[in-house]
Amino acid sequence: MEEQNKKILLVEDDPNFGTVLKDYLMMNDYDVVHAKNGMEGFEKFKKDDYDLCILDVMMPYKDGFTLAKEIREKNTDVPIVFLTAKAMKEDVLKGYKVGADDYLNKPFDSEVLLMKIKAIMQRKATDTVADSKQFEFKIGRFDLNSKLRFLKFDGGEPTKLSPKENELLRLLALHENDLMPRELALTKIWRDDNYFTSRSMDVYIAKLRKYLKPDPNVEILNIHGEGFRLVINNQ
Amino acid sequence: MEEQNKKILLVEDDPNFGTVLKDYLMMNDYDVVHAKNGMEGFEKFKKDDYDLCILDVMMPYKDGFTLAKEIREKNTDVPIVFLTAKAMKEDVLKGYKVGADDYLNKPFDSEVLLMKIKAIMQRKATDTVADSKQFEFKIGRFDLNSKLRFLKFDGGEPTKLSPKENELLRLLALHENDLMPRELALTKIWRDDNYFTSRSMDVYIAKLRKYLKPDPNVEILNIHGEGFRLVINNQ
DNA sequence: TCTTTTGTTAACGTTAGGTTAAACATAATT
DNA sequence: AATTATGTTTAACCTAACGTTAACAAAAGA
Repeated sequence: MEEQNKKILLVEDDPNFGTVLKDYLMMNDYDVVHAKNGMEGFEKFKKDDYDLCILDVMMPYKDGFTLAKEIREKNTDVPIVFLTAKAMKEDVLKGYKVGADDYLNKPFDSEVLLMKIKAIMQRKATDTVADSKQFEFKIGRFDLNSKLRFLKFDGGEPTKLSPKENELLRLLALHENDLMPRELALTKIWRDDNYFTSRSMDVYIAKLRKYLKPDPNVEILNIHGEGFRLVINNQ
Repeated sequence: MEEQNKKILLVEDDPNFGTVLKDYLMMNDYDVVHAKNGMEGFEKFKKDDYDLCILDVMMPYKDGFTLAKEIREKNTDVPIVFLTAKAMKEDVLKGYKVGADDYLNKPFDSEVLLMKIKAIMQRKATDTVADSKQFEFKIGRFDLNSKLRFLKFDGGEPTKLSPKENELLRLLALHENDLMPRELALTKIWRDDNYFTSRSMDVYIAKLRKYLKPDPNVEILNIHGEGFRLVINNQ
């Protein structure tokens, strides 16, 4: 069995620092793709699958946060680490809000970075890997392609799904016929669990139910106080 | 609604700092158990299940690393965050080696700590794939699915159960054909044992008897002054 | 008999969820 | 830069679900 190197997307506008960091990571057996700005970073992200993104916060045109948000719309799971100029508390908090896994204050120790990367990769490894790789689902007479964010009925014209619609339906599908806890969706998709995000989720459930109406054998049931259940009656 | 707070084990020998931190976390809806040293920390860890451990590194007798190692031997999954005195690189690296998820340099910003905790909890939010064994019961001609909270008769249409109905029937099923003491249900389900909760429980027993009526071989008997007994006559 | 415990039904108050529409935010287009 | 399209959150209103309590009846034990 051939151990595949982990792939890292590094987005850093400082050419010197970026190159040094890239080389250092490659020396430590990571495959690194280096983008010089936010735009390029997003292009490269769309073209490939990465195990980790390291984003500089301060970049011209498109800063690290904006990029992170775009990345999160495409992929809720990939770990993101920010490089912040100094101990800017605001930046750190903002980073976590857009779904960062960690941050590092520049200048930082390269060994510490390596350890952080290792720790993050390990966490991911213990997470349900099988789940994150699954992007296509058969839901009754529907086909959900979660990567392209569309839903087909009877193989006809696909309906486009918004990022949130897509993620929610995907989570439900992953738990097909079983309980999908409210809390899970809220922490995974909304990254926060409060009254308003909860109501927001209910709104999305309503939207999904509309989409799924054409097939009477598919329904989203509520389990009061617990969550939802995507039931597929196959007859 | 019984949204369970996340439980944190905080091991910190400085009594002032420890108390302040504990209060701050509790203000933010975490259940916190505070241990004053490594030994006590390990004792408390063994006695309960925690969602997160926050360990001070510098402690007399047993330092945070040693404690972390012991914790890891018992549990490979629980997230651990270290509090290090300052940016001691050695400490940070050592921390990651014993399986830390993150670290914080003292003094640290409390909001940043909160965000880190949130981020860590969210990662862990990935499905607690509870074994279905514990949640499925055969009760005469009924099937109880305690996770999805429904009761099926002869494999037909499932009847939805409310949380309390479900818990109560599950407790009875766990004690099948045996005494299920009143007090047990009251403390486990109602978390209080007084006249009113007791009457409330009787109301639920009545509801359950109605649900179970279709199978004459299943009944809930009362043992005066003691509790109830779910009897299943298999002929 | 008389007291305590249990059985049962109905009424009530509270919270969670379903749904729609408006407000707000952001990205895309002109 | 201004406008339009798209996505998301917030607000509002309504219904359903749930749990508690009260009230009265029946049974058990003393």
